[in-house]
Amino acid sequence: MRRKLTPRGRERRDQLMECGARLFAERGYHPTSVADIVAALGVGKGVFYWYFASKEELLTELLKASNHDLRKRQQQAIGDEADPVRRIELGIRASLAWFAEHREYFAIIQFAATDETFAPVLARNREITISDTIRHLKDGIVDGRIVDRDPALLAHAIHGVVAELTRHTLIDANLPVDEVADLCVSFCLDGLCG
Amino acid sequence: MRRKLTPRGRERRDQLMECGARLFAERGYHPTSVADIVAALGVGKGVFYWYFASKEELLTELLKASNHDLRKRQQQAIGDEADPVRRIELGIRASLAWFAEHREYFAIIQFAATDETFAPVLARNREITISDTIRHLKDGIVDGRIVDRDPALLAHAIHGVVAELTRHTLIDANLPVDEVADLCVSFCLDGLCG
DNA sequence: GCGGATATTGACCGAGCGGTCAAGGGCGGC
DNA sequence: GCCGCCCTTGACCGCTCGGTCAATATCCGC
Repeated sequence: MRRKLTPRGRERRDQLMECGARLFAERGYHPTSVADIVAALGVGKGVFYWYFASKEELLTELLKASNHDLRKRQQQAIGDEADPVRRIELGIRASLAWFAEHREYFAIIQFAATDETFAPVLARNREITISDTIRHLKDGIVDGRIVDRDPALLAHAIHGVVAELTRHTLIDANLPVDEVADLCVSFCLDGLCG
Repeated sequence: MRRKLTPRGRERRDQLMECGARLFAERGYHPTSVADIVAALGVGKGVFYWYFASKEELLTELLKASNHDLRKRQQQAIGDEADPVRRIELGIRASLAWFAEHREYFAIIQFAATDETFAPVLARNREITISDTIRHLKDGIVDGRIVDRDPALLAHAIHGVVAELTRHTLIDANLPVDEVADLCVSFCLDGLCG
């Protein structure tokens, strides 16, 4: 495993992460071997273990990096918007847009959630995202704009809609992201009968 | 692999499926070896391959059986209810109740969705469930009781809420299923602002 | 152009995997 | 009692995997 990183080294590391993400998404984590990853890059096996202590560490790093990036995107989208309902809407749209641009991460995250080795990292990521949403929900409940129900459950409900519609647009790839986002927002705000 | 099945054989097969389901749910599919499964039952390895052609077949059978059971539960719950909105509600409640009783299957299904070998089976199962929901939604749209939007997307949105709230109640196990179901239904019908 | 840190190679290793199979037990019918 | 089928055993096989390492290349400050 590496100690310091020169620019050249940083680039290699990024290549490995990108390549690993692609293969994990396509074939799954376990069926993808370290040999597959280095072969796809056309380098020796030692390169991998110069930058990562283990295959496990690569996935963990991918999960951390992707969550960091998604969260940054959400925060940028929300900015200093004051209306809590609108903050939720902007967060939803940012999430859908991010996944549309980083399709490979959906499968990776979904797998990680099912493996006891990575579930803790995933659970922590999710906790952070959910607690963001909960804050907005509570503001909305105080304002009387949002129905007075357990904010944690509501946050999970929203998260579920976003996740499933993301998954669906990944498969039915021709769906325009904006339209899906519109429906997602209106479903969460007004429900089926609104 | 077996040819015919005596009562004794059927019992063994059920034991293997139950045991496999438990271990796949706890540790994941790939990390669970066939040796683990037969060891947990205290039998020789050959027993497994007498009843299943491969480890893969066991998981496929688990997915088929669980989906069949869940669907039966939904249909029983809905019965001959005429109101489409109420049919959707009954379906949601049946799903949450079924998963509460078969917690081990959630992780298995979620994993299977990420593995290219099993995704087809999963996709087919999901398609069936979604098309059921779509039928109810269309009825509701014609009646003017449900907002006139793409029924397929709406069905996926509902499915997402159910899935995520299921996942959450599995982790936070003390949540009363009925209350979660109440929130799930009211969220889907009325949204956040209803 | 030398010295040391960074980066790369690929043969090699032990472990564990999914899957096979020759052999034998148990049990029902006759 | 004995035949024949259902069921079980567990040693064994070929293979792939994650991971190691001594040797070597590349690069940069001096």
